[in-house]
Amino acid sequence: MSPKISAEASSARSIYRILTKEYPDARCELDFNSPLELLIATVLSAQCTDKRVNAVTPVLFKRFPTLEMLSEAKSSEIEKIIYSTGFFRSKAKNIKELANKILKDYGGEVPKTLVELVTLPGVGRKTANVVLGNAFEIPGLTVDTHFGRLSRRFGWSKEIDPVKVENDVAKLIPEKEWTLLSHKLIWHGRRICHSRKPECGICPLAKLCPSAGIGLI
DNA sequence: ATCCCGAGGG
DNA sequence: CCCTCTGGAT
Repeated sequence: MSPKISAEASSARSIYRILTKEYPDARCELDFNSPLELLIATVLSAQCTDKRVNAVTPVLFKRFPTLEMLSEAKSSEIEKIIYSTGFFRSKAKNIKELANKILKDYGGEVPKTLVELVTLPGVGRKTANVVLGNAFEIPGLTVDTHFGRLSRRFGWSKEIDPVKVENDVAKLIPEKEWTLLSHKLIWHGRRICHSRKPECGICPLAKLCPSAGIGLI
């Protein structure tokens, strides 16, 4: 019996190979010096460019260098520092309460499991997987808007629910590639496979992509 | 106008 | 499922 792989898995391997060639440097673009810094940077990155997050995090971490200081900080002071990242009231509240919960419930250490990470305020599954993959080297698929859109365009998933997309893609790509695959999909989504007007004409995946020229999924 | 590597609440 | 939270870049 020769081992057979599905058409989707075969496509996924080919696409991953090309993305690796196109984006050899794809990586997390948030600046951080510890798991806690990455966690907070990722919370701040919602609906905000990484560049802007990187402009405020050094100020935030210099003013509040420890979990204790963050948890006792005045929300208004955090808000002023992170203002330009948007959603500043909820993000400030989340950061303060997240610091408090890590102290109370996790012994002052950022937890290393998805189940624990998502108990923190402001931390959803996507943020948790960013931390696991980039601070702890634990493979995770970070299904954001780009990841979901590209997965559907490639025919890897028909789902909208990010958890279902994650499960579909997990079957197609070896676990050890998950973190890098996430970055490469996101880079490609930002550069070429845009939401509104994907540039299929210059896309190196056009020949493999069932949505090429059709666009708009 | 529309998008930026979302999360939480109803 | 929908809505809301938000400023900045283009």
